[in-house]
Amino acid sequence: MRVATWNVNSLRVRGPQVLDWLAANPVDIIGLQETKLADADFPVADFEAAGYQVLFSGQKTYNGVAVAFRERAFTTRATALPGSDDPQKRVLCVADDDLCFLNLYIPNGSEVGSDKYAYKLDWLNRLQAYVGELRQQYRQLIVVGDFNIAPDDRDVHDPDEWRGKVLFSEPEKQAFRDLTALGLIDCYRLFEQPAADFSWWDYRANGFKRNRGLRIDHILASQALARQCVGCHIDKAPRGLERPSDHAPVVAEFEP
DNA sequence: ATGGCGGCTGAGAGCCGA
Repeated sequence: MRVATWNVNSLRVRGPQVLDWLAANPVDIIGLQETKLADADFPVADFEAAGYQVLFSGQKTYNGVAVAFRERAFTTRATALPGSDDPQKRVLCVADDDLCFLNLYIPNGSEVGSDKYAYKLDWLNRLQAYVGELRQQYRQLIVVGDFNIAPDDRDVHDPDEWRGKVLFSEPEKQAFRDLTALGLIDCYRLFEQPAADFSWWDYRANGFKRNRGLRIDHILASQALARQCVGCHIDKAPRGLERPSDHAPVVAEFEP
């Protein structure tokens, strides 16, 4: 089983790239973020023609998450954190009898100390409780998405430049550690990885060409699944295409 | 140092992202 996560920054713009990528990289499950589409506008037929079923929770203009999958009986279990009436569509939990797949677009936080940063930390706090519940319910749990957190110095092109800033502040990194402390493993770090290997680069100032990036897109797996993980990598190729998303897909492979 | 770019809406310029 191969799974992926990709913040596409508008599925309307990136739809062809996503379908091309899936044709070349036929993963079994992919979580997409920032689709920026109302549900009525989701290109269901395009995914079905490519051999994928799709579940989604979107809104106009902002946010929006989707899960495309093959040969599974996933149904939607949640489109928000429990007890939340948040209009921002950032959560899609799908599951079948064996596996729970939680796709997240965690808030960006804008700037340390801002209202959006407080919203992000509160959101992470509520996520912690929710993932704790899922952990009890599912032996096989995968949590993917745009976390908007670089967990470690290795995940930042210039840690000293970023220290204390949003995406790399201590409370955010602590929230990431708290999630992993629930029994979730960062699949990427199970393996030896290239130095300066990132999943996001700013569009501005030639961020990608200069490799001024961050690793903020993650695939976490419960221990039972992590034991079966045989590889995890970031596919930088789509970031080099014309009109790319600012994020690259991350892929993890599991063997029974 | 501040702004870079790109997508969105709605038909401007401003919001938002990370």
